[in-house]
Amino acid sequence: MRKGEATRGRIIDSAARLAAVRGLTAVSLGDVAEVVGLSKSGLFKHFESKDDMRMAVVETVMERFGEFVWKPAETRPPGRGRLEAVFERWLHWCESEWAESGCPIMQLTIELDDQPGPTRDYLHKGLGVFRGALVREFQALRDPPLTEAEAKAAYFQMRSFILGLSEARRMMGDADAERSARAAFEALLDRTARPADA
Amino acid sequence: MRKGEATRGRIIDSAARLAAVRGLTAVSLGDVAEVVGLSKSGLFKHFESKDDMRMAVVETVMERFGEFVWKPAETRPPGRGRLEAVFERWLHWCESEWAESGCPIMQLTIELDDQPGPTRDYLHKGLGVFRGALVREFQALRDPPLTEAEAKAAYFQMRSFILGLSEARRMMGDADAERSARAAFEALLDRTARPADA
DNA sequence: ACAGAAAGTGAACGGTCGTGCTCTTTTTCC
DNA sequence: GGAAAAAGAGCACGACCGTTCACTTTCTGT
Repeated sequence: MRKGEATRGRIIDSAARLAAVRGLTAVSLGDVAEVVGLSKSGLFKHFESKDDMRMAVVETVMERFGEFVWKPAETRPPGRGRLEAVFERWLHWCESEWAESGCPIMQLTIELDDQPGPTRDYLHKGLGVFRGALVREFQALRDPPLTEAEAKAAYFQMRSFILGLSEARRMMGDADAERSARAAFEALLDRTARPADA
Repeated sequence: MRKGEATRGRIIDSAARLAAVRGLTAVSLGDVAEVVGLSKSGLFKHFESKDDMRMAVVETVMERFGEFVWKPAETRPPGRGRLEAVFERWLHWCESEWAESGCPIMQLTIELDDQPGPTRDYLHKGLGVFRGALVREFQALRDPPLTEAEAKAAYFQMRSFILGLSEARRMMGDADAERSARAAFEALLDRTARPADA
């Protein structure tokens, strides 16, 4: 039962990389089979249907996102340093780990946001947990802690800069985008950590 | 030759709405034909191929974006009021005009950003022109005008907030997102218009 | 080492895809 | 109002889609 798991992993990995480029729906079993070096029918020893495979891709991507972006920052003490670490890893996730295709979560979000179903639900839940954790980090950033609404607004901006970076780099080819994103985030931290004013 | 143009318009419109939901690649000619009330082969009297139709969709969407978002603001005098008008129309474009599907340009951008070809080129060009216009608006916002780099950074944030709003509303179901986006944009204008500090 | 399970193949299925073809209906122009 | 052109219908095609099934090969536990 060992070999199977390894193959299953390779299938998911290939499918995820294809999905990050063309979208999950546009990935055919034939394409995946070819990339991974299997026959189409061989895939069905690892997934009971294409929907099943799609779900596995979404789950795996979300899992890896947590490992890659959140986990390394978790070791740091809460506060500005931890938020900066998350942002830095997040940039790295989008710009290096998925350099050829762009962040698959972004692709999946746009693809699934208006298509109800278990995959959308899973994505929604995962993003919600991540957002919740970051909102708490933002709250703890200031001595009289930020209200939840303030922290949510800060997360909104943080997330926006990541999205903006992807478009600027991938579609517009803007080489300065990473600098812009980093600067915008640092300025956000500055004015969020500052105690009194709006 | 009149009837044909009207039908062509209806085809493009239906195709665009379907594409905003599922993505342009995932729209089949059969689907479009059914929605518009034509036979599949009838479509070929208006487009020489599916690629041709895809291109027409992209062109039309970009054209309408200009009419809807930029044109109403153009009548205003340059300055903060015009930028606010653009932002407001942009929100309206995303949240009302394409309420059921989300902004098609966002969908197209994510779908095409790593798929070279004429459609991507067209999208790239259109977005570039729009960005250029807004960058100039930002430059004129302050009395000693902003450097181009500063203005680009400001546009980067403006665009980011629009992207962030879409994800927050459509995927996360965040009802406060529109308020967050507006507040973030106003704060951006405040600190951009202010003369001296970084 | 050998039995049984797991992993993988190849052919075939019904369905849908984009596209060409011929043919009929409708519109447009003088 | 009638001829030419445009708009559209219907059918058939080859290719590919996801899935099934019977079969062979490879691995794994004892």
